[in-house]
Amino acid sequence: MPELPEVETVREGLERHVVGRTIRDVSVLRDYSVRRHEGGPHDFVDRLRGETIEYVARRGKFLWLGFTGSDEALVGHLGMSGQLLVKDANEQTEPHRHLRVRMTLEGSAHQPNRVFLDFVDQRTFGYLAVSDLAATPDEQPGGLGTQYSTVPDLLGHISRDLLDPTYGPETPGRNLLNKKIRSKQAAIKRILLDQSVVSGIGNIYADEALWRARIHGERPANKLTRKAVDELLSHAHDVMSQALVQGGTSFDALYVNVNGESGYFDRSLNAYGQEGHPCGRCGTTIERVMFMNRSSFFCPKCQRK
DNA sequence: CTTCTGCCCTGGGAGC
DNA sequence: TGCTCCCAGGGCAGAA
Repeated sequence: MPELPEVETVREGLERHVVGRTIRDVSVLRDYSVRRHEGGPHDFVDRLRGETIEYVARRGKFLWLGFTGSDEALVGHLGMSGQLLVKDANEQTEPHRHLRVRMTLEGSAHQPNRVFLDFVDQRTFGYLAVSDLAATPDEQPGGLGTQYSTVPDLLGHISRDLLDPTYGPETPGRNLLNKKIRSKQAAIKRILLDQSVVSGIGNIYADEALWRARIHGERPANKLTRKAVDELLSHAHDVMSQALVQGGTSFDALYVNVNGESGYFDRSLNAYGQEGHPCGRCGTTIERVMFMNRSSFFCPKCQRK
């Protein structure tokens, strides 16, 4: 279950291992894994061949590779089981059972060995696609005005995430985000999960942030105070950056494993998955309820409706 | 416009 | 032992 911290770890790893390399060949082993690519699998391959990777970017849980002298990018979303694995092309190893797309990358001046960049995805919720890069205005109430960001069309509607400096503490962006959240009457957890409001928060981190802020996820967003929302966003930021620190070592040896093995999940979760366990603050038994067709975990004493 | 439901997919685990 | 069913998850289409 790669969430924002795991995706950032993957981004950093890719930055180290694939920037400067040129894509020599691409094979799509399962068409469904490129379903979001408009031109189909064949066009997907054609567009990638010969491109040189210049940078690796991330917004929320989306990754993309930018190419030298190109206005297209390779977008990746890991879904819930996706992995991007870099391995030496000279090593004769059995391809992973759930290999969906394999890219062969030429060596660079700095790293002469040829490598495979493998997209492995058991449950196939993830995908790869080539998408046009475009400058899109930031959508905020009252506008961040002239602020534009260059992102692939495919994620033009996805807002910035809390690790983005634009949403840093006590910035205009953070204030506008706070106001936007409090303008909605939907349940606060639903708003946290809405990627067009703020991206990168999934079910786990939503529950953790709400627990830390002592807010019940079903409270209407417009009933919360500015201070409460501010604290909630700070907690969401903190819980994700702490997970990033703990999970940040998994890209060693040209290998990424993002299958929920950041080490963070076992030790540090206070709410998510803790049904029946005592609340770490007050000892009350953590409860589980279904909300938005998903499990929600919370302390009934600390987090009141 | 906002809000909400159902669906995409696979394999591990529970229950029979 | 083998079968069926449920569950996890993010994001999107389409309906209300």
